[in-house]
Amino acid sequence: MAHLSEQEINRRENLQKIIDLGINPYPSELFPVNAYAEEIKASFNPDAPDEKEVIVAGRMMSHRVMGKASFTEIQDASGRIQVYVARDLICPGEDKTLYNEVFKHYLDLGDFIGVRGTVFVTKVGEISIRATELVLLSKSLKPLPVVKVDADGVTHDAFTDPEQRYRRRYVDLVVNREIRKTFEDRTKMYNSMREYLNEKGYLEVETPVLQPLYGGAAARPFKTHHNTLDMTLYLRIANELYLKRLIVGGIDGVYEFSKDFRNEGMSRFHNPEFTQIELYVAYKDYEWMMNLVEELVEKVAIDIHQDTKVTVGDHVIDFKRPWKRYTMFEAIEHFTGIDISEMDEAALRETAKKLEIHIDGSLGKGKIIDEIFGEKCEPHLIQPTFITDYPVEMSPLAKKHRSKPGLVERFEAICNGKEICNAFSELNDPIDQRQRFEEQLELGKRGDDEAMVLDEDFLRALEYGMPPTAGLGIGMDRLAMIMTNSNSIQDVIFFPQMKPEKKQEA
RNA sequence: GACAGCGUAGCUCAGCUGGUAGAGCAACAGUCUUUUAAGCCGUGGGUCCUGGGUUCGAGCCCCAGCGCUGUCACCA
Repeated sequence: MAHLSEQEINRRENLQKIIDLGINPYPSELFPVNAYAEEIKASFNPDAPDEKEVIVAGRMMSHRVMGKASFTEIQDASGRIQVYVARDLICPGEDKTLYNEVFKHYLDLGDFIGVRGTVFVTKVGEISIRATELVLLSKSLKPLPVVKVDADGVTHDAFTDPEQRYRRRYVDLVVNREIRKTFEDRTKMYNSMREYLNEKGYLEVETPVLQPLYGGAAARPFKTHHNTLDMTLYLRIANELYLKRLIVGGIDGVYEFSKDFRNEGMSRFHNPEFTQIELYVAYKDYEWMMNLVEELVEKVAIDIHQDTKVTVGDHVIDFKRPWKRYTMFEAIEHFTGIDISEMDEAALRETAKKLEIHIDGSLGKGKIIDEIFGEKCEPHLIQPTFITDYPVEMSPLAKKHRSKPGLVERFEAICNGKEICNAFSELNDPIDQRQRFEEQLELGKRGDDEAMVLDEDFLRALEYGMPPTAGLGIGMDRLAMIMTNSNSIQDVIFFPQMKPEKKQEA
């Protein structure tokens, strides 16, 4: 039996008293809600008060008793509205128990109540409901954090402990109402993208989360075991290789919002499970895909903010097309003054050293270039910028560049110092693809534990033939952070991964 | 993983050079039929993160641990 606080004991006693009065604290039947707080306030005309009858329901969030009359505030999905509860209105007969005992003493903040009443304005000018009927819909046994906002709009006693807010998101949502907007905007982002992609006729699909081989990205996987088949399965780190199989199958435009899982460090930019959208379109190339990304992300910004400009931290980011475009070598030269385009691995290692960038011995040429870029360029790219033409070594699934040897047709969009998408002209030459996988195996042997594994079935699919295809991945959490001005990935995920809660004393 | 900071009532926090805890809100009792951080009056509520140590005495000092936060590292 968990230790109960004084207030929890109190609430349980109140619950018993309610039951003793013959009132069901958790009634089954529906409550015929027909109005919401914000809508009532918005539609009220102070010049022609019509005393309209409404039925509302929600949590009781404040309780001001003044003898035979009281004010209480109900919080519903839309917001809050004040309710005027006068004893003789909710207890028209001789029996005043409902007001004197139940309402005044046995109801607690956080209880769900239902109210029928008429809309009016108080002396002080607050649009309120004059209750004629009040019922308990669900009793709350744990006290919510009490947050109050005074007349000057100053918040008192905010519920601020980040740990508690993430662990008890349900409480956070009740008490810190403004976070709801972040999650609504996140959903708007998904809807906006779906609308755009569906309108183009692309098919939203689902592919396996449990995979016998993990592929499509460079990352360490989560490993699990299937009992009946007695085999190791991995949680997907990307869905690229499956979506390409669908392109092989003749579905010319496919996309999937996928939860991916990477068994790596956690930070304000990394959650072990996160969401990407991946999109593949046949007969297109990466140039075409850049235009799509600009159009898509600009639309998302407009759908959420009614503007291409979005405030993020200290910056105003403008997603208006067209975005700046640099090749990776141009970007490195721009920010360091060094032209690395002709360098071999040894020279690159030397350059990294000169730039004071730590390079692990196991890293190949591509990873070294990526390190230099990540260190010296990426953080400075605030406005949305395309970086194109990556070294072939770091892009084993991308097609070799049509005119620049050693490079692939790949781009990333960088925004607010972070990558928000990654795309290429997809490699569809099965012989080249096999070689690239074999190079990855070599990197793996050198100690790169994120090197890709070889997927024979995927190669078999390519051997049947895949049309030229452009592919794209967008990190939905990262984009959501930007679109909602959130500083941490935990703020755009309802239930971010946490260490297990310390077991409470039984 | 490294470094720094934090952990005191349901919530937000105070607590001096060590003398076994305080405030506001919340709760409880009373009062009040238009209040809004309602008011007035009174009351209760704490394993001061955990475990050791120093000391006559530890919320405070020391050691270890746990948890969280931040920065860095890791991380397409």
